[in-house]
Order: sequence, then C-alpha cells, then structure tokens
Amino acid sequence: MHARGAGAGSRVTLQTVADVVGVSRATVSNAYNRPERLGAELREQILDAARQLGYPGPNPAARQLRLGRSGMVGLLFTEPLSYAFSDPAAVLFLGAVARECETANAGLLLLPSPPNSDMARTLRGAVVDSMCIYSMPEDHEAVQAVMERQLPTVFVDQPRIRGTAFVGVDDRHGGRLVGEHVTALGHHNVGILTPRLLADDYVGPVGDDRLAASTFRIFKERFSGIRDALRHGPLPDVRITTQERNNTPEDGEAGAHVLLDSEPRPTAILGLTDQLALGALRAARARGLSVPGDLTLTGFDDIPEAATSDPPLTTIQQPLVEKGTAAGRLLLDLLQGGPAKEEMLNIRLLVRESSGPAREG
Amino acid sequence: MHARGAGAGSRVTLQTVADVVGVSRATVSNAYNRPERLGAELREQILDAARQLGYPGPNPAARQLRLGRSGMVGLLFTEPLSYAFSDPAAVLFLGAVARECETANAGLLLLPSPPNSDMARTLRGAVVDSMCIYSMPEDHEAVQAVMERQLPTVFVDQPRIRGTAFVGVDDRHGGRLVGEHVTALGHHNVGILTPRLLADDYVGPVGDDRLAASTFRIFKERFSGIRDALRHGPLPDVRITTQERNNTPEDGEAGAHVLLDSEPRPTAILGLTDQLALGALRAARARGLSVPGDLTLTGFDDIPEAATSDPPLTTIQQPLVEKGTAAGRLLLDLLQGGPAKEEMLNIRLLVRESSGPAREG
DNA sequence: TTGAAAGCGCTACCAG
DNA sequence: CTGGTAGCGCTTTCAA
Repeated sequence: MHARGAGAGSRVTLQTVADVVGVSRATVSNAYNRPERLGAELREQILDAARQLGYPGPNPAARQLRLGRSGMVGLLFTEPLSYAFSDPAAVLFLGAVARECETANAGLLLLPSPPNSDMARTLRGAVVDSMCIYSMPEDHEAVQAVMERQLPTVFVDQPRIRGTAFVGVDDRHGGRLVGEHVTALGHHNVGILTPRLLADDYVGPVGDDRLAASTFRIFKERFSGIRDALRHGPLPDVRITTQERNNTPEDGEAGAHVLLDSEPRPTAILGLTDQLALGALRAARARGLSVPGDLTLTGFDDIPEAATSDPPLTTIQQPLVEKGTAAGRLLLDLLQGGPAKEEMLNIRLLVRESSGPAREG
Repeated sequence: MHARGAGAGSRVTLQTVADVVGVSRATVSNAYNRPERLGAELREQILDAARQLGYPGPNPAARQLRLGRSGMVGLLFTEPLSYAFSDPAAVLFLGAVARECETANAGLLLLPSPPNSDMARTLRGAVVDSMCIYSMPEDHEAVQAVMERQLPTVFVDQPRIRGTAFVGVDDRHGGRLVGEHVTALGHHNVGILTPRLLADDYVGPVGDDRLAASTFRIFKERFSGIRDALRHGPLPDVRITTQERNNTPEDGEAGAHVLLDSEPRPTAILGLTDQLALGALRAARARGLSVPGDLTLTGFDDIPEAATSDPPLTTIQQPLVEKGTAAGRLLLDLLQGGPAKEEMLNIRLLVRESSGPAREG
C-alpha cells in the first residue's frame, strides 16, 4: 500500500527498459555508465524509454553490491549531531572535510551517535567506503562499532589509536603555552574552564581522579599542560580552581560566575575552548570586570569569534580548516590504498588583548 | 592487490561465519538483526566467531538491496557544499535537519553539487530513502537528476514545484516589509545589495531583464517585494541603485562601496541577506559613515550575527531553525508514506538600531 | 528455533 | 559495439 512510483504496477528495472527497447540489460547499463561504448543514437533511445517508463536509474544499492564501493565517506561526531553545527570549530572542520569530499565527488554521510538504542545498527548499515571519527571519547561504543567494520578510518583529535590514520595537534603543548603565558604575567590565582572530561552529566570542579579517568584525550591534555606549566613555573603556590561544563558559551558563562565567586577571586580564567572563554567574557562583562584589567581571559582553538570579540581573545591557534582538509585528504587517500599516516598540525599562542599582567593584590 | 581485510585470503561473509559455527546463514543473520529469535548462548557464540574471523558485519549494500531502504536522508545544497558551512543561515538550517534525522536514527548524506562533470552520476548513486533540496536554482541540472530518481523529496526555499513537499517563507512579503519600512523613514534614495540572481559570474547592477530571468526564486521575490514597496509607497520618485554579488560579507562590503560611490549617495542600503548587510556595515564603518545617522542598513534572515552587530541590524526574521526542523520532519514523514505538504513559515520585520529616518537633504 | 531456497537489481567478463 | 551469464551478500518466506 505504500506510495510507490507513479503508475504502471510492478517495479521498473534495467530489465524492463531493456525489454522495451529490445536490447539487453548490459546495454542499458552501459547507456548510463559507459556512454562511450554505445551509439549516441541508441543511447538517446534508451534514455528516452527510461524516462517514459519512469525508470529511476540504476538502483544504487544493487550497483554498490556489485561494485563493492559507494563513493561516500562517513563522519561520526561527538554526541548530538546537531551540536556539530553549533560549534564554530566543528563547523569550520566540517566545511573543510566537505570541500575535500566535493573535489572527489564523494558524498559526506553525517552519522548520528546518540547514546541511545541502536546506533550500532545504524553504523553497521551505513554505506560508506571510509570513515572519519571526529573527536569522540575513547570508550564510546560507536567507535567500537566502526572499528568492527574494518573500514579505512581516520581519527581526528580523539581517540588516538596506534596504527590508525590520525589528524590532530599537540594539545598538551598548547596547554603548556597558555600556562606559561599567564604565569609570566604574574597570575597566581587562576580558574580553568573545561568541557566534559567524561561522558556523564557532571558539573563542577575537577578532581584528580576525574582528570585521570578522562576519556576526552584532548581536554585532558590541555588541562594537564596548563596545570604542569602553572605548577612548575616561576611562581610558587599557584592556586587553581576549576569548573567542568558543556562546551557552550552559556555554560562557560555560568562556570565563570562560579569561578569568580570563589575567594580569593581568580585574576585569570583559562578556557579550554574559545567557546568557554567567550562565555567567561560575558560573565566578566555582567559583573563589570574589565578584561584584561581586572581579569585575564584565554581560550583555545582560535575560532573566528575569538578575533572579533571585545577584547579579542588571547588563545591557542590551531588550524581548524587545515585539520578538516588533512582529514578529508587522508580519507580519500585511504580509499586509494594509501598508508595510515599520522598528521600532527602546528599550533601557536596568539596573544591578543584579553590577557594582561596580574593586578597587584 | 588492494589492501583488503586483514588476513585469511578470501572475503568473509555471513556464510563463512555460518560455516564455522555450523549453522545456516539465516541464523547468523538473525543473530545480528533479530536477537530475540535466538538462544542467547548461540547468539554469543556466533558473534564471537564473527569477531574472530574479522567479519565486518552484514554488508550494508547487500542488506539494502534486499531490504529496499537505507535509513539515510540525502541533502543537496547550492553550488559548493563547503559554502554551506560558511553561511550562518545554512548552518542553522542544517543543524536543525540533522537534529531531526538524529531522532529517527537516520544518517544525513550531504551531496556535492559542483557544476562540473558527473554530479548526476553521484546523485544517481546516492543510497538514500529521501532527499532534501535546499535552496537550489530552478534550472540546476542536479534538481533534474534528483527528480528522476523519484524519491520522496522536500524542497526548501527553491525551487518550488507544484505537488512536491515544500518549506519556505513568503519572501516577497518580506521584501515588501523592508521596502515599506524604509520609505516610511523617508528614504528616497536607496541601494539594494542582492546575491546571485542567475547562475553565472555576473557582478554589477541588476537590470530588469536579469531580474525577470532570475532562477533564484527567493532573491527575485525579495527584490521584487522591495521594489514594489518603494515604487508604490508614499514617496514619489524613489531612486534605486543595485549591486549583485556573491552572498558573503566580503562581497557585501565591496558592493556597498560601489553603491556608496554613486551620486547622489544612497541614504539606505538594503541587503537581501544579512551576510550582505553585515558587509555593508563594514563598508560604512570604513568610510566613517554613522549607522543609522548617515546610512540606514537592513538585512534579511536574522542570522545570529544580526543581533550582535554594532549597531544591531534591522532585518526580516525568518525561522531558520524551524525551517530545518520542518524540512527534517517532512522528510521523515514522506518516508512513512505521508503526504507532500507545503509549509509556509512566518516572517516578520525586526526593527533594530541600524535603520533610522533619512537625513534631510 | 532452525535451515533451504529464492531472489533483490546490477555490472564485469568474455564471446560474438 | 553488443549480449549472455554469473554472481555480489543478504533477508525472508516457508517448511521442518
């Protein structure tokens, strides 16, 4: 009873068209896929007949079964797929991957990874030639499910699995750069704003155990890098307060308020992402705190907004677009049987106006 | 010679696993797809064997050929796919579609539509159950190619084809609202900044013929709406100058400069998108023109940046997210055999600070 | 609860 | 340049 094609009753296939025109299936197939192997005239005749019969063209599933490839690349992204579109860093990355796919005429299949039910089933059913896993926690069952499919896979940011293609940056180094920057400015009372470190709903300060158990490698590293720099820097007794939240400006704002309520009030707040730092900026403004006069703020990622905020954000610049391009290219390379390379991209500290010397206190 | 699965030589299929365990293919299939039809013990045994053999799970293409559906939704977007990720309106839309797909556990396949070569082929090969066409020019060959596949399809913004599912807004009405707003403010010398009206590389003023020939319905309507309001408003002899460009802030800026160079200088510039208007804002700033003191600026879409710009932009608010949600839902509905509805969403004029009375001159 | 058989629609091969 | 043939790997009856 389903609404099927237009009219005539049974399904129309390559065979139907072949019968009508009076040629064989193979010839009709060629008309679509190998135009040069055919008289232009015959080809037109076949295509016309197909049009008239309402033939939707060679069935993609059948074609793939036969061919063994699909021309599609899959992409798996942290938790809610829709979130990918609200995170500027992710958008930049996705755009670059998309551009690469486009040049190869490959489709990009965005896969959902809700913690829920049968995501494993969806993943198993995805018709793709290769996969990109973008910033997933190591222990996510989707990662497992994808690995089992034994597709050429490139991991971006996390997890990082030996022997698999990987694109990322040295996040710990980035953390260290930030830490050194703020200690050099004389801050010995700093707050850290971090996104989720584990796949749960915890909100609050980060204990050592939690950090150690973190399955979000990149944030764990950024965090550790900062902490190392603070602890082993020139300043004795740096006081560190922390808040863990979702990676949104809203959560950054809320977390910053908590941090700013603690006594003594931090003179610097380091966001592990720009999103978080931008939220902290709003919190500072809401309290009438001048940045960097009363409060130093730093981010991580260098999303476009970091440059246009007021004041512009001191941050770690990582090549978001390049990351996507590298991932896309690796994806395409793997399809050609290329090797599983690891690409570590460069980062650097970008000192803008949101950080300054600690006010004497 | 291709790098295939790990080791043993020939490919491992359902049959291989069945043979090893000593059951039939059907049973192994059930182990994956109908766990309840199986002893838990046997099931484990099968899954273990599969793991050991390196069986990647039921081949998706084969499964789809058999099943006749894929659980994937396709999305086709104007020209370069990568552009989709740089246009805030598109990102918002995509995010919402993605969210809907996610709830249904459907994958979202982003299809490239480069004007180039064999896009038609890619389109024919895309394994999807339904398609969303987002803001494509009417005459794009991809639209044709998709139609031929006879998939349940929903069109968003354009083209609008009778009898097909559609989501959009009354763009002409929006244009009219903008036009009325500026004439009410006493502007009789206005510039219009429009995105591409035809799929070519033209840059410059828009002639009547070009407008008439436009295949980008929404911009044509916005433009016409504005023009009608200006011509038939309370002010006699409104002077209109126009510039057509790509839909980016950079192009908006360049276009605005051209407009501002004309004599007499327009007292209002109306962007057919916020992107363009935001670019015009930069141009105004570069020239030391105060907005809205020296120049009134309006946009269209109400992307997030429109609210945070300085000054905030007077614009037509259209429900970008809702649009995506509606499209996503329609897509999913069509899959269930639902009817091809048309959804017209509401828009309204949002008067913010970028528009003001025309300075006497 | 399990197994045997029947295709799903297509394209590559190879012979004409 | 064209056509016949042989599966690609799976799921689903139906019968045991």
